[in-house]
Amino acid sequence: MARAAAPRKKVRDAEVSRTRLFDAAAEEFAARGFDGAKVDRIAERAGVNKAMIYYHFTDKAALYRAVVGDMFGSTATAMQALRAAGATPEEQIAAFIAVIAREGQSRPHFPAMWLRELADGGRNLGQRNFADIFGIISTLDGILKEGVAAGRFNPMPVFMVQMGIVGPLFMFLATGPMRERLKHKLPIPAPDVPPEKLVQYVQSMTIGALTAARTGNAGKR
Amino acid sequence: MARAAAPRKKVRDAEVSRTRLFDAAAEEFAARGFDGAKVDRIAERAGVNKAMIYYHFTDKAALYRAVVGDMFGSTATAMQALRAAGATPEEQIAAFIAVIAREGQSRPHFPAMWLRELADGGRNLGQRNFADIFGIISTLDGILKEGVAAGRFNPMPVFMVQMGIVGPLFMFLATGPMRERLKHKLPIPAPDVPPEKLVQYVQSMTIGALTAARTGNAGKR
DNA sequence: GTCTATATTTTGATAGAC
DNA sequence: GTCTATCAAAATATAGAC
Repeated sequence: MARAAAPRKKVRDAEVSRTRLFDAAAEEFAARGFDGAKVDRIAERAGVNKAMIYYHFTDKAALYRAVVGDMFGSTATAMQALRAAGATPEEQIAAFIAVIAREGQSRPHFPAMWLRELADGGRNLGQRNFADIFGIISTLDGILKEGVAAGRFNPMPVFMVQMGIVGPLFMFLATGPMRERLKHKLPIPAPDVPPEKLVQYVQSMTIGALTAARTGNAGKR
Repeated sequence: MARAAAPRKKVRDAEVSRTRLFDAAAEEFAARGFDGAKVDRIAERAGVNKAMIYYHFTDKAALYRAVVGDMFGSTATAMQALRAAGATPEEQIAAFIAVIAREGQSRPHFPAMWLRELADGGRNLGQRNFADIFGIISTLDGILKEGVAAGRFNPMPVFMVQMGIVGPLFMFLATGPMRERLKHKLPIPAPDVPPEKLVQYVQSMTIGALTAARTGNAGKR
């Protein structure tokens, strides 16, 4: 599979250029948002000529969609293996949270881009993206319903629970660089938080709220 | 205090123009972000001539800072009245959450702008803003320490707890318009969530995680 | 596939009349 | 204080050579 020997000059391999552009774009979009991201800067970060963006991806918007599509597609796919039979609702919720966290960590641009996309009201999302997102929400919805049916969870609106999971997870992950940068000038010590600890906290929060004794209903079950 | 009678032509009153610009800017910045916001659109929304932006506020960046400063300043101020003596740590946490939620609701642009600012790594924030933010975090830190000292809370990193509060609250509030827009094309019903219910959920989540039985420590106290 | 040079559009900002 | 007209600086996108 070796390429023609002695590649002259700047023959680099399209695959490499495309990947480098994609990665650079993900970073840039995450750090600056769609409008703040500059095509020139993406090319520079990638070490690839600017014109290549238009060659490999139609334009800036298409490049953005490629990055977003990858994020949601990957997460939606990861969700499919989740509803394993035999797991308790609590275990399923914990697994759901772990998957989201894992996706957010494996794609460092994911958290920040998602914060922005939410603030944007999903203006840049396409049908496909919404389908993926709905798939994720539906997975959570199924788990919640199962928990309620089993008498273990309080009934709660899915979106609220979803925001209760993604909010802490992605806000914390997205602000990692910022906290690092501000570490020295803080009024209070900010210990490093290992990812597992964050995940545990969110699991504990979520399950705690879902199983808390209902007001006026305490100690019922 | 009445103004000179019969104001001719477009004499409108500087105060009014300034306020209209401020409000329009807040909306625009929240919906599009700093780079996505266009000066022309702000002026148009405000129904005020574009040049007035530069007359009343130095430039786009200063206008942005004015809006951001107002958000954090107001919240930081509201926090000061919080550490009332006699309240249990749980009650104080609940009050802290209620204040954040109230601020986020009274300024509809706050949640989205804050999501963006976090994704930006605080690039647009000034000393003053950081001071306000640190003040808020310190308030929370004090409550947590008090709870730990009283043997009621598990020790947890402030920032993690803070993100666990602001994340769900602001993500849910910021996506209100989006959820409303998508309501009809959802695969699952999305019931309206009254603000109090959201606040209760976040309170329950947070206190649940802070008071959960420690791993390997269950049932201790 | 890659690069240079350039066209085009958008947009933040200001001068100057009223 | 307000408005019109306009400038200058980005920034996206493409033509065309190699």
